[in-house]
Amino acid sequence: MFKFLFMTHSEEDYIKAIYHLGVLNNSTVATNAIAEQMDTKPSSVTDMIRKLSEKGFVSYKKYQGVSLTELGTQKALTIVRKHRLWEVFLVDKLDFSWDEVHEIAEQLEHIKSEKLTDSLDKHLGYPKFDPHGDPIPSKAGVFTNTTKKLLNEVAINNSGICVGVKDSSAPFLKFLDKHEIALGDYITVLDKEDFDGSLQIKINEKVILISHQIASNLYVKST
Amino acid sequence: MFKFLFMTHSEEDYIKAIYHLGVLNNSTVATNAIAEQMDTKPSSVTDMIRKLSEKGFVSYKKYQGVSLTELGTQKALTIVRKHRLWEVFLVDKLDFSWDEVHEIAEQLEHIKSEKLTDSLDKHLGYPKFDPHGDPIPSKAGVFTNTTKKLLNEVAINNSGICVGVKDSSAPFLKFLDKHEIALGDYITVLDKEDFDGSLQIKINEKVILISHQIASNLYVKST
DNA sequence: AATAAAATTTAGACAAATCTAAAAATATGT
DNA sequence: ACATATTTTTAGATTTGTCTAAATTTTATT
Repeated sequence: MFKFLFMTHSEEDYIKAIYHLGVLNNSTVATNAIAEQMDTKPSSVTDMIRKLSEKGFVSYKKYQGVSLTELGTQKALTIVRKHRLWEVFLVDKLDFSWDEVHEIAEQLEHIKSEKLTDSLDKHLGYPKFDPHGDPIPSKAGVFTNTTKKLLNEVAINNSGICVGVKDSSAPFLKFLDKHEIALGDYITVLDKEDFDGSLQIKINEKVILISHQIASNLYVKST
Repeated sequence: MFKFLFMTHSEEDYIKAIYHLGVLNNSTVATNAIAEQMDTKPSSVTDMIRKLSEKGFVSYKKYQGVSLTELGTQKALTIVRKHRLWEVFLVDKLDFSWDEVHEIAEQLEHIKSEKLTDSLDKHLGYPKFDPHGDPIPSKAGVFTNTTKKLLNEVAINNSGICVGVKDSSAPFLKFLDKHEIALGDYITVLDKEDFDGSLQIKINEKVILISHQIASNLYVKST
């Protein structure tokens, strides 16, 4: 009843994939969906699902799809937590750009040390969002359930906190830098032009005009 | 000639073990020695050695022991570099104590990203020694060849930089904290007592008396 | 509802990394 | 130097995670 908590690299990858697919559909997850997500074969998925089921991470009935148990969900959240904390570390402390961090975080998320995760969390100032604007689960597995929207979807006179980008290309990130638009900034939409869809926004006590294309690549968290 | 550079977790562990054993003896390394170091069976070692030999990381003749090739040495140095940089990170940035970091660094040393390693190095201020006083190879594989000594072996009127501890128990580390003896401090031995082996030292512009037991657990780098 | 299509599982194989037990080579002691 | 002990390798088995191909179950179509 104890060392069953140990998971291999591969098991963790499956749990994470099932978690992400399950959150989207909010239902049981199909074998083929997992296979596609993980770039592997359905038969391999079946094998692994059986193993995870025996260990109590997923509940599973043949041909009926799979879903995470309480234990599995908890495990998935700690992996997601680690992944996103490492992404913040790479961007905030090591000056990586937002689009370079995913692959490295895929490796770092498997490092096993609760103390390391918690120390990192503290070191980073207990961030609530990763560089892509996705919420970071707390140690207890709780996370802010954002209604993440694109800035162009925000109604006039409404506000949001900048939590991420859709396009993470270098030119776009450079644009944001230049205009001092950063993660965590509080943005209010003041006006929208019918003509070209451009937006007048207030950010950092300044009023600026941004194009529709910019607005449709910036994620904000509704408050 | 290209993707042969990819190494598995396990291959890296073997290369590192062979490196450490080889540096000590400065000769070929015995199969049994590797098995003991890695807590595995000699037959497993033979299997892995053949594989590493085929990939060009070690040179090997049956029954004659093994040694690292140029490529293998280079690979070993990057692993050692990563291990020690992560140890510095854990101690300097995340406030781990010197005795807690090894196990976690064993995991972190396998993270594959040259950019990550180099950014970390920069972030830490290009440290030359890890928290145990062992030298950190540069990106090019060069490292300071210290003549690490215990403080009690330093002659009167000679100096050294504190680079590590032999005993890393909590009480000892606490003692060092309390007396403000830290990594990187410049220490001069002013006098030694014949009677009990205690030392009079100058550290941080202060003169203090420390026991033989303390002095024989502090490593300094001769300059 | 019967049949075709799609999804899923099973059966059997394979590579990686390990083990045990036995065989072969090397080293040691008197 | 010869017998014995030690070290190292080989042979064959095991586990984990994967695959292909075939069989089975579920879903969709007419």
